[in-house]
Amino acid sequence: MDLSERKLKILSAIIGDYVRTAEPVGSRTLSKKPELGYSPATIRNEMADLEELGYLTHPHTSAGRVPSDKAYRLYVNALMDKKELSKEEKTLIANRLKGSMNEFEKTIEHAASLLSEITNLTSFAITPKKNEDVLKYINLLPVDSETVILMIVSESGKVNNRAIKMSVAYTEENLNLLAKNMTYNYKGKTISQALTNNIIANFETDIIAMSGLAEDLMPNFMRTLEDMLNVNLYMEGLTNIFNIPEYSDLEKAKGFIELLSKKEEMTRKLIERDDGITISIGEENIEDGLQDCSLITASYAINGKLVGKIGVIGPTRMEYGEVTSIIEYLTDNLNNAFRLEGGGEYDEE
Amino acid sequence: MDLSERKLKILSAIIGDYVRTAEPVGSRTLSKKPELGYSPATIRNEMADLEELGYLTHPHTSAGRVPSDKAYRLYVNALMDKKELSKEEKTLIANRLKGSMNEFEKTIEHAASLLSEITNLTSFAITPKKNEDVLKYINLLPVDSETVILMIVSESGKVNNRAIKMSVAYTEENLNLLAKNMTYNYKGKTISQALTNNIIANFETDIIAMSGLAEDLMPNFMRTLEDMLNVNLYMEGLTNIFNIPEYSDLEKAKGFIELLSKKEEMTRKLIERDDGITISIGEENIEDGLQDCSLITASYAINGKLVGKIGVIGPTRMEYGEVTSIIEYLTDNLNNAFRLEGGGEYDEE
DNA sequence: GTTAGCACTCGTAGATGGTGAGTGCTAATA
DNA sequence: TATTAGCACTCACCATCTACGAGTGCTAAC
Repeated sequence: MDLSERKLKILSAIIGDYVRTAEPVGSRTLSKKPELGYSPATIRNEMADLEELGYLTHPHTSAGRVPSDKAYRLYVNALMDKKELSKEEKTLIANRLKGSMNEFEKTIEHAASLLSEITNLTSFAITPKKNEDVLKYINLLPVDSETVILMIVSESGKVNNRAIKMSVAYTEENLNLLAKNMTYNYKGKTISQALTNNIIANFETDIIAMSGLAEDLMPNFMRTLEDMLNVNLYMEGLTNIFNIPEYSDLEKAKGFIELLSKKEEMTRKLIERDDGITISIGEENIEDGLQDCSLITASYAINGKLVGKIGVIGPTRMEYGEVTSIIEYLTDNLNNAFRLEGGGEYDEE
Repeated sequence: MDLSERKLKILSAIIGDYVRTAEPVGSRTLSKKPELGYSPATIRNEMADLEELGYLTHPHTSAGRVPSDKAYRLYVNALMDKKELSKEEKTLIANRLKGSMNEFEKTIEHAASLLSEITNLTSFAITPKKNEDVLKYINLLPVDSETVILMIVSESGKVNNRAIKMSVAYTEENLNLLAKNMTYNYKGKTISQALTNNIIANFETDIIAMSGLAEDLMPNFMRTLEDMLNVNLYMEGLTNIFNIPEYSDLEKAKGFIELLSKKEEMTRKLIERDDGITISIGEENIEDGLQDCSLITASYAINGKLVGKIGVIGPTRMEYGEVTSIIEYLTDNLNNAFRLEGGGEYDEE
């Protein structure tokens, strides 16, 4: 059921036009294009065929044609050419990212903001889920007679700490011993291993000599590990939605913004997406309210692992080729930056 | 130029009605209220007077009256009675806050979310500006041969750290010495003192023996101090705006959301506001786009100092009495919780 | 001082009709 | 056989109009 060359050309032209104008495109408009030297009638026949095959729809009898999700999918898979970015765009991206490169979270936030600015869409990014991250170093530092700081450093350079109010007395030597002991036990374990494999429970019995200390510490240790697993969501350019004709209806704009404001759901949705560049179009999104939207996401890596995601969300009518190219270039930049030659230089906020 | 008892009663009734319905209120509606046993004509006369005095306006000839900013101001200053919260509301607030009490930032975020939920308005909160916070303890920890963690603990219990890639070799003793030295120099200084008073510059010369080390460290030290000063902004219930008739116009909703999305500006605006409960109505807000809005903010304290702010923003037509009571009760709760008996148990994220 | 009565105002909602972009179908053409 | 011209038809959109009703201001009576 392959489409003829001419049908593909027409479909492509319709998509191109509709993406630009957001108006249903008619046969007359198309026949004026130099690359389509057919009369309106001929084009109408072809369009009728394309509609029968499910690639076009018809808002009402006397309106032009609108591409369906199926058409966009075909376009993305076969027709679209990824646009090479211009020198200016490339240097813009590179320069804008450079400024904030030494703080990981800031860089990601910045990248999302840049992405929404260039594409005029709503962008988002999530930091990596760190359950593959490996513990490297644990320390306990006395602050005053009743406060101790628990510090956990991971292989990826992330540092977490927590000030703990102790209920039992301690000495600096005790703390040191305990910290060494913990480092010995947990070093090389991933965070999720540390949390799930009951090492913690076993550990407590090991050092029965200072179980009071451990009892104060362990719940805090676990909570800090849980914190380290947490994924942060950044979202930028939410109000770009207001410039898109599809959302000039208040109800739709409201729905969109309400949907995107649900941080937990959005985070989950993004985590679940495949790695690499992924495009999901309209009805392919099963979530309520996302049926009119397309998402383009890509994953970025830190030192080849620990994959986070960045992407955009917009109406199905979007510049797939251009946006994809931009995201691709952006993640390339991020990947290079996060290749940890200056490794571990990310700091806590 | 005092208003007569009757005028006040009528004005109060108009405000009450308008706040509920968002519709201009007419003389007939008012005369039906049992507490206002006058004929529509009488009330019309009084309303005409009130309009002349600037308390009411007239969207068009054949519409009812709408309270002006001046009317709301009078209402807030003199007429409004703060509503005592019901037992249910009080326990709701107390319980909902309790859950997250041991992490400072989370608590604030949670409080903002709770506030927007109860008031059906958009809420926000900022964490305290910490320039009054006093440094307590500085430490340098070796992680591996080229990475060192700089850790700064403040009196208020905040812990910040940063992993630093060193360009010169170091020994553990050197680090210890330097850390002790730094603690000795900075302990008791506020963050802003440490940043501004050139202690840092002087300090560098003091320990000329290991100036290479210090050169690597000091820029990071300053950046971390700057981070510590930073104020976080939380915003919740942005989409509540869509349920407010005043913003059923797309342009207005867009303007509102765009305005609130500017984090830096909002933060600045909030920082500048007076402490205690502050109500600013309509035109009293000089910022562009805030002229149709009212803000109610309150400050909360940590251990009596380090004041952050929390509040709501909504149309000038809002339930000033009720919202004020809620905010008051909420900040009371926060103040108690932050009285640092379990002090310093806030952790970094 | 208060109220009833009445003419007047003006926003809102619904009905009407013209316009134009676009279609589908048929018959003529290359 | 594929393409095109011609034509009747459809339908969203816009502007105009009208009726309605809530509310006012003013005047005169109570």
